[in-house]
Amino acid sequence: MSKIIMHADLNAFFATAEELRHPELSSYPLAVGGSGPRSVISTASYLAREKGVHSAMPVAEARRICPSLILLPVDFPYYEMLSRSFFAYLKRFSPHIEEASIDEGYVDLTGRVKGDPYAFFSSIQQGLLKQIGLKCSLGIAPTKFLAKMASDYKKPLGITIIRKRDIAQMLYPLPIESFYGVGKKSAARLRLFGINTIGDFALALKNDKEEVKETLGKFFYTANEWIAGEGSDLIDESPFDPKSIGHSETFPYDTDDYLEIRKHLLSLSRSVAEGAKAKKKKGRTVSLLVRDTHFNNHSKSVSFSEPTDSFEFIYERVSDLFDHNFLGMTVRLLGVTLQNLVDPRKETVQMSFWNFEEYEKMDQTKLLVHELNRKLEKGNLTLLSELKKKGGGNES
DNA sequence: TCTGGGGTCCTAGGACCC
DNA sequence: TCTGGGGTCCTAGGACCC
Repeated sequence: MSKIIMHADLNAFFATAEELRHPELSSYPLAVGGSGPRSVISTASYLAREKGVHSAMPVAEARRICPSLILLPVDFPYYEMLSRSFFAYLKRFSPHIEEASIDEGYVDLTGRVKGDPYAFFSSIQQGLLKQIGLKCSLGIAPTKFLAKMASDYKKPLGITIIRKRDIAQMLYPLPIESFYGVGKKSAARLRLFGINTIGDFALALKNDKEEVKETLGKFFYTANEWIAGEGSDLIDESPFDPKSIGHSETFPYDTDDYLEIRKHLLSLSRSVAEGAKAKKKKGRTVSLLVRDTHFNNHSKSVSFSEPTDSFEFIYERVSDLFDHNFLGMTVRLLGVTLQNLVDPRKETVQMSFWNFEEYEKMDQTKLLVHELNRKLEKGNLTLLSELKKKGGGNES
């Protein structure tokens, strides 16, 4: 039996969030974004979109084409608070929810649609607007991919149902870049093969076109299932568990000033370490991203056996990486990321073999313990006796 | 007009181990 | 003497999404 998956997508979320607390501004074109010389628009209200303002557009250009634009700074904590209300609201209709991002989620409504479907979905949409003040587009379909495509079909305040038998009629005429997962680069390449619409794409997938397979890699097979209506309908209800924690910053002007660069590495490292501590994560890899004057990215990373959330350690690692690889370079952006994250609370499972507090005091032994832990994880339990021989091992 | 910042996932080569 | 193949980890880069 096919499921009923609903994709709910908040319309112009950040901009709407600002209009909610500044109702007097809602009759003006409004956008949320940075204020620096190199900032871009994060979200534009629909009034601003009518003037041509859109996401990722440089603020300078937005101001040029829409001089009356009201630009507000991004207030992430506020949007997160509203986002929590949004998901709490959705949970009233089903406990099976996947939070896909801050402003969109999948809901498994199988067996929960009461009465006339359109009236039912409309009441979900209207309830959100009346109770929280947020506008959303709803897409309803048997798979997550189709539901996502459906919610994109009409904005704002759209309600679109795509059944399997509607795929050709509804999706095939759409331009290739509206296919979720096909971005600018892939779209340009596909157009070279004469693939301009989702319909062209579907045909190429079905015919196993070799050049398309080469262009898309693994995604070829995923896309083939998606467009046939055989994509995943599984809701991932697990809470957000980050796989990396990073911060990056674009300089207002490109610089080769070493002290300036060091200062930024310091503050980025501090932010990353604080982020890791807040999320109770430690990482085994630190990476440095440098964007040069020509907008080319260069990354260098280093891994180590003991996970860290130490600001000093992260700062030393990225400083070394910079000194050894990019000394003298003029940079546009610097980024610091902690990856290979482990949850320190889970890390301590093996520690229960020993009295860990004792080891914390002894640096040398601490390193040994961690090295052994890593080996023990791989199943070589005989190492336990090795540790005892070297002394300091307390069974508990 | 000159292009943010937070992420995820994929690819591909090389090292290393068995 | 010449030469396997699988698995995992590390590293760099790139596409994509919100």
